[in-house]
Amino acid sequence: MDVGKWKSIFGRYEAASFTVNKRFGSMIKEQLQDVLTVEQQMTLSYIKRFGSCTTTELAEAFCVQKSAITAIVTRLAEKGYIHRIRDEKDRRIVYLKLTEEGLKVFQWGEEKVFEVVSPYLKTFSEEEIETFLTLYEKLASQVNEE
Amino acid sequence: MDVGKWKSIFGRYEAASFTVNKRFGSMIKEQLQDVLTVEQQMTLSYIKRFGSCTTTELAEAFCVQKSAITAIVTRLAEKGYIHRIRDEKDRRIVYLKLTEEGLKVFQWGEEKVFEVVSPYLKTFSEEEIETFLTLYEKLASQVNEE
DNA sequence: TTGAACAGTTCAACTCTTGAACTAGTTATG
DNA sequence: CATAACTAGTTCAAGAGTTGAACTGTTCAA
Repeated sequence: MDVGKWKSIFGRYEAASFTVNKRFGSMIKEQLQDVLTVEQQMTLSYIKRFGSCTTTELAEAFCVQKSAITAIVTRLAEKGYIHRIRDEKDRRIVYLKLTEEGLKVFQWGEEKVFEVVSPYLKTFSEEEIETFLTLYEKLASQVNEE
Repeated sequence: MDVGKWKSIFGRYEAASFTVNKRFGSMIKEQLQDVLTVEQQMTLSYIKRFGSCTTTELAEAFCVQKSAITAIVTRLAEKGYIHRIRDEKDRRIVYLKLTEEGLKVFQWGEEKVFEVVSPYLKTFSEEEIETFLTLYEKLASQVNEE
């Protein structure tokens, strides 16, 4: 494929991802109301998935500085959704865990996100969605190999 | 398909888009250095595509309030990348256009974004990329029908 | 034992965002 | 025609997210 062809493919990708990200982002934000921000919901989601995690892990997963995570976690802790637990053996490490309230709020938020996204996924056939996800996951795994 | 199946598909979509967005976002931000933010680059891109546009159009396309656009445009105008031109007939309307400098900076930024994204797109076969883009564009067009 | 490395936090500065209040201009209705 | 309703855009205060530098406290290896 020549350079012009790749530029055209890049342009199509850019346009599609712009639209999907902006629209979904805005609809999700609206659904989460003033309870959680999108970043806060993703933070709860990450902690939930791994049971517990550290600031450093979150910073790497979210591709931001650790101080950005500290800020988000502090706000979630103030709302009572996260516990900070120091490791007894290595006292530098702080484990982040969801509180019971945090788990409830996460599940509520996750349902809201599902309600936004799933109607659009459902417009695809089972075969289309499988093909799309397989390719999207391939892209994700390529991008993940830093 | 039952609810559990949809939840699983939703989870896969959520995970893939999280990874791709965070990783690409961070790499693009790094490439744009201190010259432009990602939002500023997207703003220049939108104006470039339509030749000129208004605050209201940008706000709709970006799914944000008009005041958010005013802030971004003000910063871009201060850097000399955008002109504000009042409509002679309806003097409420302000057209936003790229300056020569703005066009140059946009093209530089676009090339940087291309350099980040295209190596990953190139790991796919021509058929895969066509299939993926067709489905992604279908999703974008569904999401766009507000 | 001491110096390097690591985990996490604090802080100032910046961008982006909202929502309310505002200016200024246009349109529609009685 | 007058005026009320609407429209385009801006300003402002407040808050979230982000960076990068400086910091605390802890661990580990030479």
